[in-house]
Amino acid sequence: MAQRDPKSKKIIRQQNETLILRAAEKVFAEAGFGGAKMQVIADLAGLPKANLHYYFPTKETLYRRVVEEIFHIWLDAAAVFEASSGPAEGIGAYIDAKMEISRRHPAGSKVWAAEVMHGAPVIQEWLETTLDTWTNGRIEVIEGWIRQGRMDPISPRHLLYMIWATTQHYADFDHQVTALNGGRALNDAEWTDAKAAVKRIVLKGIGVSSAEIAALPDGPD
Amino acid sequence: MAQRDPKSKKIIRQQNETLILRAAEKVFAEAGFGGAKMQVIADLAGLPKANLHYYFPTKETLYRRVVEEIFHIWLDAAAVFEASSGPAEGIGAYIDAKMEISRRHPAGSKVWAAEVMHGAPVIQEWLETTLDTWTNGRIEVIEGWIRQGRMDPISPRHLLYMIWATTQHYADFDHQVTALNGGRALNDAEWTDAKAAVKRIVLKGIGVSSAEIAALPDGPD
DNA sequence: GTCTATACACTGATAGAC
DNA sequence: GTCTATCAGTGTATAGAC
Repeated sequence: MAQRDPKSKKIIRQQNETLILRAAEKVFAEAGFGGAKMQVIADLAGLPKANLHYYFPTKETLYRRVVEEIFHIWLDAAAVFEASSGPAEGIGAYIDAKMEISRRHPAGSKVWAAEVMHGAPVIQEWLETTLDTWTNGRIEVIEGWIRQGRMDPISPRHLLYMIWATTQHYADFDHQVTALNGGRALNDAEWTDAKAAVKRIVLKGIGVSSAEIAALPDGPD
Repeated sequence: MAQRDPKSKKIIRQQNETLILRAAEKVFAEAGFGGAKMQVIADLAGLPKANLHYYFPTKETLYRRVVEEIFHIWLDAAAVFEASSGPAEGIGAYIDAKMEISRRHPAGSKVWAAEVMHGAPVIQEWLETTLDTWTNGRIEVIEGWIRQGRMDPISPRHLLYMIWATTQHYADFDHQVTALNGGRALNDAEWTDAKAAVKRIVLKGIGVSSAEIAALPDGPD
């Protein structure tokens, strides 16, 4: 069929790519790269399997695109750290942002985790460049707060690892969290409790005063 | 060949099963269940592929045995919680034990993580029974400490999640930790630093006094 | 741009000699 | 108990009609 609108092909491509990427993210998260089958992704996207190969030449191409998307979501959340005035606000907002990602994009978090666990075949370079640079920058910020006496002299690096690990646990291990919650996924109130508990333990653990912790907003719901 | 020693067959079986299980744990951790190939496990174990099927009928049988072993290691570590006299000692020893598992059995931790991330097809029942019972028991212990005023009234459940997540991060994300450590795996001193940092933040975060934290031993090296 | 039919490679599992 | 050869099933990727 002739296309009257010159943009329609591009629109179709974009829509279908989005459909495929969403389905792929879910299937890669649930089955891993090796366990994921193109047929299952196609079925979930509602497209014939051959169309996947039309938009993404190989399974690996598709996987790389999924991982790239997750990395950008992760970088966006990291931005809240910048605009902060101190440890209570900066680290509190960062924990909120990461918890929110775990809640909204659990599949993406799992794909990232599996990628790292399997030796980071795709993201190795990002780890060594973008993530390393970002981490060292944040370590300097935290060291500044320590020098100013606004928090205890703890290891900024291990603090960051603790925040990453704990916030991502609610996504990567959501099945376990659900099982230990009587088989029900966390509801709104339970998510709020989780965020508050994590923030309280971390902020108090690094020496932020109780008054500053109590003054924090609850974060996005 | 006739066996002079009636036990030799059993010994051979046990030796080969151990060889295969060690190789399988590593390969499952690096590639996931779907990505793991019996041929690769056989090569790593130094045995022909057909022998794997002689000792373990199917790939899934082998996988289940690997997961079972990890679960038992996990349960052993949990025992340190029992013998404790209070939060500083109990939680401190538990963190040390979990960190030590991450250091000694990173592959096992990864297999467990991947299993949970993929919806726990094999361990679903353990999550609902053994782990749920253990968790609720530990929550009661922690609630007792809170009632006695020995720590802050934080959520015991989220505290446990934080400990699990953080300690296992050093195993599951060891590749990322290494990349952010200049490409070198953590050495002895860095592991000691990591343990100390995690214990300090967590124990202070839940309201254990500085004096009690300072009085803790360094844990096993 | 869509979709059916199919080629080609790979892998889990087995048969059967030793 | 060990190992080579092989089968059967599955999965990625492509060819080619529409």
